Amino acid sequence: MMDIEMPKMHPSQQDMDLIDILWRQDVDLGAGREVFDFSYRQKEVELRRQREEEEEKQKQRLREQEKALLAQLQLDEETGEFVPRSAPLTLTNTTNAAVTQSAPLCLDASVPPSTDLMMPPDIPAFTHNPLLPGSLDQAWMELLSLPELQQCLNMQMQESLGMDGFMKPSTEAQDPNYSQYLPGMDHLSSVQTEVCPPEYINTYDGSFNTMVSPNLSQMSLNVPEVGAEFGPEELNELFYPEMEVKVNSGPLTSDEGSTVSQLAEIPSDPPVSPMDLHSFSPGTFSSGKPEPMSEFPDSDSGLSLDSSPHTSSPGKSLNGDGYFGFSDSDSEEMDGSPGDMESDYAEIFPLVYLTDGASQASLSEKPPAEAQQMKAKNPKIEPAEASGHSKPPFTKDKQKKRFEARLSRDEQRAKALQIPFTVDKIINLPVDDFNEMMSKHQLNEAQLALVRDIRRRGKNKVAAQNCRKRKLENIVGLEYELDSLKEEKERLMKEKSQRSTSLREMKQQLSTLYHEVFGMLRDEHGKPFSPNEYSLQHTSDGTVFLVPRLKKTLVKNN
DNA sequence: ACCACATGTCATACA
DNA sequence: AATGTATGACATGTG
Repeated sequence: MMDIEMPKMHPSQQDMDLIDILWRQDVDLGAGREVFDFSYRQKEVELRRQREEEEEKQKQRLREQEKALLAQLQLDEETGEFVPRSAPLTLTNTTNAAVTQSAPLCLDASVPPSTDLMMPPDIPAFTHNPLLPGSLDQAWMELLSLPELQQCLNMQMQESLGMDGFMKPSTEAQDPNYSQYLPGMDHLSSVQTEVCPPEYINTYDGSFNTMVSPNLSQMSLNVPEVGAEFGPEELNELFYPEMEVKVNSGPLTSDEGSTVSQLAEIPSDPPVSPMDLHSFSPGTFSSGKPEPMSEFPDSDSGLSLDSSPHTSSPGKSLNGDGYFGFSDSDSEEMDGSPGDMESDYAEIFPLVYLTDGASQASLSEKPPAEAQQMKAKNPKIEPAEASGHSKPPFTKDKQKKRFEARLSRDEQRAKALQIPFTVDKIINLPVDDFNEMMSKHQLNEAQLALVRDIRRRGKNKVAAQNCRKRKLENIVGLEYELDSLKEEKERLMKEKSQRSTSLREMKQQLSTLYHEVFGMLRDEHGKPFSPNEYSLQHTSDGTVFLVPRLKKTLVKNN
């Protein structure tokens, strides 16, 4: 990969590196760039707003005190020199005005209205990186707000997309960068993808001078000051670190050497062959130095590897010396042919995975199991990690270890015992196909036992996952049922209360009616009946009788 | 260091 | 009997 010389080490460089590290960690953890950009952008915008507000106030103060200097600087701007604005003092009156106008817009849409075509909403994180010097950022905003520059950059981008032959020679060196940017726009709208990000980001590119200077000279602007603040590599890795894999942008005449060239030749399907991955992984497999793998899982019943899991015979070793150590039952299995395993490992696995459609030529040059796993398990993530652009040495080991950790124990065991099948096939093939596959290879006892164990464990693993899934679903269902029952109980309690109230009211009405009726009754002498001696009784057919209480008891007794 | 959680694995019962 | 599935229990890795 071409070393891009950074014109000067700006104080923000460390911050940029830190951002890069953090971003990579997120990517390792599976976080998408969109997620990262979004959350990070939120903070950036806020910080940016505060920074610009403070800076604006400071400029207002200093402008009064430094008129002479401001006038001088204004002259500089008129001569076409874009003075590095390391301090707000360097801003001219017109610049201040421009900043004053553009700042609120930038906080929101990130660009002045005239730059809408260039800067999608997704990009402001870059523009308003709080870690960048505020004055520099403002200068950048001013540049972008110039229609001439926008036009220039648009033409540049169009040319890079093959829509225009203009400026063809000067952009050839730029194409590799485009090839990194464009595929990463998958998450953006097509319009954004076509129009916005490439030129926007490439404005920072170190080769910006070469490309844009002719047009910039017409504008009397000295852009390199801006581009110098951002190394293209940092920008690439910060915002589009994984797009090399997705690129298939045609022939590239890159100055960055074989890495980019190989990338350009990667067929779109499959996106990355094992060989490509191998080639693009900086020092991943062919470093020739021992690769301690302390985190290698030491299964209770499986094998435990020593510090060199990626081993073959010493003569063919891809990772130096080392061998597979085994514990428990697998150690016995390995006793059968440890030497063979090491000596034949590099030869067998290409053959092994050739049966799965992998390229013999590709696989013959690298640990095919890893390549197979990369293709099978992480078709999207791994290529990015294997990219030649994922350069920072401090992240290499971590990425490598994480990648290695992605090989399951059984996959590593299968690799160790040179099982000529993929773990996926061992586990998922139907019994008949599985037996047929097994019959086509002569496996020793250890290999047969391992294959059986892999199949058993693999199926049980799926069963366990399903079991847990069902368990969770049951829990959710029970919780739902519990809520439903609570609601039902609540409803019934309300209904009970209502009926109780209704019953009480009916009893009250009945009592009133009883006394009313009883009070209207008179005996043959016209006297009312005593409630103590008589009571009203009614039958089921609605007939009402006046019953003497004594007589009633007698009737009851009868 | 401790904890909670997720996941892999084993043992066992059962289909 | 062989194979697959379900599940409790345990181990391990990770945040």
